[in-house]
Amino acid sequence: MSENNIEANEKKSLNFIEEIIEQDISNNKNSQRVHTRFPPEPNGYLHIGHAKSICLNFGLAKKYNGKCNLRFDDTNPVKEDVEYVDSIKEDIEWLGFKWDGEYYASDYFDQLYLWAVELVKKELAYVDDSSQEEISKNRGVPNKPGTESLYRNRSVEENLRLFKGMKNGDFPDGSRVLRAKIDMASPNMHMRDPILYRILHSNHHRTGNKWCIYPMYDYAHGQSDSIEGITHSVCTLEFEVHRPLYDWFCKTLEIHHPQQIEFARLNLSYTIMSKRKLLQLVQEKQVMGWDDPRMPTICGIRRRGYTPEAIRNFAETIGIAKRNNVIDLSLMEFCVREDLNKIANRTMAVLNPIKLIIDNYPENTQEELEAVNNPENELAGKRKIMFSKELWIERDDFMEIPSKNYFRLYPGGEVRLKYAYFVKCESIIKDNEGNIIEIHCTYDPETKSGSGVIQRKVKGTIHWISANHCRKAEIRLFDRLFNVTEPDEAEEGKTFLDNINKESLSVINGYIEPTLLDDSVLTKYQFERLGYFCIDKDSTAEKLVFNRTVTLKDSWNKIQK
RNA sequence: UGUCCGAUAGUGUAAUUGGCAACACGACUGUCUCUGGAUCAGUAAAGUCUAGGUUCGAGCCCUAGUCGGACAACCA
Repeated sequence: MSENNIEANEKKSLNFIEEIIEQDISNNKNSQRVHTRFPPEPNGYLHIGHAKSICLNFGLAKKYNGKCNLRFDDTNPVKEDVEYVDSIKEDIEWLGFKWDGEYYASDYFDQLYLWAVELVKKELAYVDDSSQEEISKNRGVPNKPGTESLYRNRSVEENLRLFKGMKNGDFPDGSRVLRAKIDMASPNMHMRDPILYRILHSNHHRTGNKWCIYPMYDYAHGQSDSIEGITHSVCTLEFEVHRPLYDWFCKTLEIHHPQQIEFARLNLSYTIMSKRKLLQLVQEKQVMGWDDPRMPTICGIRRRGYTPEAIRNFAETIGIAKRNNVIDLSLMEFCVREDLNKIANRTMAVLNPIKLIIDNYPENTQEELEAVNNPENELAGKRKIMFSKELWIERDDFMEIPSKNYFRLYPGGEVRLKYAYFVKCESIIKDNEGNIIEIHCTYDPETKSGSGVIQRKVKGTIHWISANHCRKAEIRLFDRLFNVTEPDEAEEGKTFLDNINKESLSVINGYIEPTLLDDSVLTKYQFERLGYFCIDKDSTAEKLVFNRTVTLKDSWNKIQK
């Protein structure tokens, strides 16, 4: 490939934000510096949607040899907590990113206050005594101008005195606000004298009781970016309408002016992504916690067995654009499968057992067979598994009356037992109610795995567990991330809780290879044909608990039946 | 009857900035004497929301529509 082609290919993969950045670099803007930031509010745990933003912001910094800050947007103390700060840091690190500076919007409260005083002095801000209802009403509607507040033209001196009073705690919550004086007739609602400060007598998780007035997002965000020398302030599409205000503050205060760039947030099919709703699930104990494997939180997905690598690949795959979209969950599952295929050891397990007896296999005999741990990685080595007369197989792998394209076991049919022999089904035994309780087979000793060429073929291979050499395990099966039929369309009288799939967790008693016991918590396995599992952190030697990490299409439904 | 943003195979993202519409997932077909829900190979599938215009040439530029999203918290 010629150099030109390589160049062309690289250029091809640029997303629109990278294009902006490269243009800025070639124009020598910001002295060719690239500095981004990830600015979560510490009011909940990070979810897969944040992962997209994290990968973007940290990824841009890395790509252009720049920096990326972690800044907590902690301007609303009533919703925030240090618990969230800690979890956010843990999740970002787990995803594999390091921030260059750790900052808090609350670090800038003093500076923000001084700037507010400056705006008052410039007659660009005023204290408004109106009630919340009045302010809201006077703001008007998008296609009609609002009406100006009675307090809009107070003197600078009175404004300074009242704003100082607000800061000193002279007034109760909600009695007054500081507003910017911009344009009550602006077609952009955010420019109709936005609120800068509100009174909140509330303890802040970092500044304690120092402040009783707190800046609003719009007033704090751009200036925080500016203070940190951010060059490209990347955020989601809903902030697009806020950009004129972002620009207004930087321009009016004559400070470093970062460029706000918006992109479409991640929507995943069947997945609840609203922080508010996730919080509700946790508070109402619909889930075991923020890290419940059914949650779309980063820690939940982690516990489900996803790897950071897989999530980063997913973020890369879905791309960055301004168009609203819904990504299919199967794409994310593809990404884990791709990664886990390379690193997860294979093992055998039977979730829904049925007894298989080999009539022509000698009693009281056992045999050691060799199984590969990972066909995609020789270094993973091999393990010994025991074979004997009585086995457990998957109920699903036997059909009394086989359907057309059924290649597994049925009366008179022959399959390979993985790593072992061909077995042919000779008869079945049923209980009084007609349920199959035993499958009787004969095996062909000539067909031992790895023994070489064989005259005849079988179409199916099934997994199995030796009944006398296995361990019973309680297996928790989790369906996909919390399934929602209509993500945001709760019908009248219903909340989203009525629409979530509450059957997505079930406990099954299955059988597993004893080798699993040797491994530590949170090790990942691919169970033959059953998908990927992750030994949960709640496991003990007596009670193994598995989180299913990937549902291979509808295998879940089959197992359930 | 407001402002801003968007529209490209089923889904998502590209298209060297005006030059042969491509990539991934999915679907389908085939391959494989050790999972036939795996792997590997291959195939189909959009002429770019609509109508005009500029141009040798338009997914890209212009005009007017259509559809979709965001915005009226003392949340972020």
